Amino acid sequence: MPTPIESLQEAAIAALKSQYNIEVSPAELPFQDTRREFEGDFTLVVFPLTKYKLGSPEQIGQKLGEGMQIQMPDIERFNVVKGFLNLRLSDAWWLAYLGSAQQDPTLFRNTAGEGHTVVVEYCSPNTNKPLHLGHLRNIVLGYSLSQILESNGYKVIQACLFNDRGTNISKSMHAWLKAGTGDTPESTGTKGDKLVGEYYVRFGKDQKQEIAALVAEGKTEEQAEQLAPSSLAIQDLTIRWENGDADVRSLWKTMNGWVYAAMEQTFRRLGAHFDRYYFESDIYLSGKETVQEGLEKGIFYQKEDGSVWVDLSPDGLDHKLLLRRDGTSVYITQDLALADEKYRDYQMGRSIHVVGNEQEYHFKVLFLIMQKLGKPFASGLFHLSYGMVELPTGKMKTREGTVVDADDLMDLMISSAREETLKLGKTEGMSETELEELYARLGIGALKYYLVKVDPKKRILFDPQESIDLHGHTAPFIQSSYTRTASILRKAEAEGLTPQVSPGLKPEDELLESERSLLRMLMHFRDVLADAAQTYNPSLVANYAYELAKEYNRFYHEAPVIRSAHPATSAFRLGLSTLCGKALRESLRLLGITVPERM
RNA sequence: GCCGCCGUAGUUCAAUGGAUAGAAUAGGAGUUUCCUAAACUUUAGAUGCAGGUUCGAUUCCUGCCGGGGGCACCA
Repeated sequence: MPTPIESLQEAAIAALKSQYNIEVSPAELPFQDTRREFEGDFTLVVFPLTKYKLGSPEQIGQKLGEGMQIQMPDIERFNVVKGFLNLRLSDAWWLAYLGSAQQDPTLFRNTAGEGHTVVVEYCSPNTNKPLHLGHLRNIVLGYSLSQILESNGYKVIQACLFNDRGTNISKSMHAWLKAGTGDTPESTGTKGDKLVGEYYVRFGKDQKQEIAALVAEGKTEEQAEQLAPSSLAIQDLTIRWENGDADVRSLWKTMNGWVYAAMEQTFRRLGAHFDRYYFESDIYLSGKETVQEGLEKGIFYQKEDGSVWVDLSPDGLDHKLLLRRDGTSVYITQDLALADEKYRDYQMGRSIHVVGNEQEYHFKVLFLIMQKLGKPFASGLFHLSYGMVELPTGKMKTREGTVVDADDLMDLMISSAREETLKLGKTEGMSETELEELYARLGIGALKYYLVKVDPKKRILFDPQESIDLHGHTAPFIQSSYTRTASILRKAEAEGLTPQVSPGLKPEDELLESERSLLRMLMHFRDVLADAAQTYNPSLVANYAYELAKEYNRFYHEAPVIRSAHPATSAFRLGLSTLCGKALRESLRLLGITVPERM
């Protein structure tokens, strides 16, 4: 079935053929929505057609409009303003559209991705400290993108890589051993990731003191850093870990276990879930095999000291180290292996890494190397690079204690939702469990929306004051718009009204502008969905949901649904409300946000 | 130094090269015997600077100014 835009383009092509005898492609006929201040539903910008020397834009618009009306009688009337041809479709056409949309099981789905597999890797935390605000943005983006791809027909694997080894985790282990208290999450009543994080911070403080003392003795900053007892201790721990020292491995397993359990809790609260976990400790060694492969293919080269490099200067980049002279791997080495691993597991056509923009260079290098190695998946690699989350006071820094903790922030948002809900007092009759669920929906929803409504490429300035606001451009605004549709449907059902609109049923009144506008927006759902997938941009869905909610509220205030004078109008508005509700719920679902039926 | 990113109302965000640059928030004025006022209506307020391409530039190109980021045998 052709989309309305396609029908219009077809009509325009036929009209141009018969009026001017010229052949144009649909691409030359960019229809867009008519702006509110003009009359019409769809607008064609005529200017590009002036290249055919057919006359002034106004003349072309006029003649084209006339020709299109002949081709498509549903064009009720049209007007030409400067070079813009505004077309208005008949009420009957829009009613028929609503009728068909109600029957359409794929109203909110696309099929472009069918038969293709995509791996989306996101979150990917270190196991030495808890999740923070930056991770939240990452998770919301990754989760949402996964849903969006799935709704476009792709088979999606959500993956999370735990950076679970190396100097960072050694730091926490060392501080824990040094404290000698044998603290556990159970003994201290502290969430596992928080406990490990505390030791990580403690390590930093101790090391800093040691360095200061050494500097006071006359050492340089650099020497002091190397000579500090803490520094030596973590080197030792890391080496013992790599050699499989039973004690170190056992402690490592225990502490990481605390962290996994704790993060799982946080994921659950966020509604995030992964199909597959990867662990750096499992794969870091096999990166060396890929390095070997590159050497054999002559793509990498080895220096006299034994270190391995790749020369990317022909591609405008630098020489990049892949293996240290002592044969140990660097950061990028494990990623070489992980890419192969994912392909072995899923044979994906596309592999997306949701990682902050500070690592753009890293991924540029990684993808280029994959290309040079001739990996079958190389062309499908993509770095979804997003901007950092900053505080009004600047960047978040663990060492300076300015990090906004993920769990704390969720708690704050939920209590803010509770406060606001109680203030409004509209939840009479809800059980304690239902209320808690509602507060979580609203609070977590507001948080997620705050993070996903901004274009991923842009940095986010996190203002705590603004973020807990539940009015305006927020999830609760959209959620409350949904509850309006739900409330109307409940009442309608109680009164025996049905939202089913038979296409032939014509309301007595003319369609309102807000009704046309809503129908047009429903029609665009799939366009937005496709666009969001193609550009890896969930914020498009977020903004769509907001615009739709706003338009629905406008309609709600000016048009009575149940109390409408005419039954036919009531039925139509009920059908429209039902679909708007579904569209709101579905677009929020794509963002990882759920809706309540009452609030 | 080199490489990339970003500069839009007081503030936070929008705008496939298209009409008079949209919202939210903060400020001014209103709306509730009416399906949930977390709402609606209304008012005021912005494209860093200078050029260029174009019928048309917030968008593309060049230079300048301003702000992050990256360029480790760190991860």
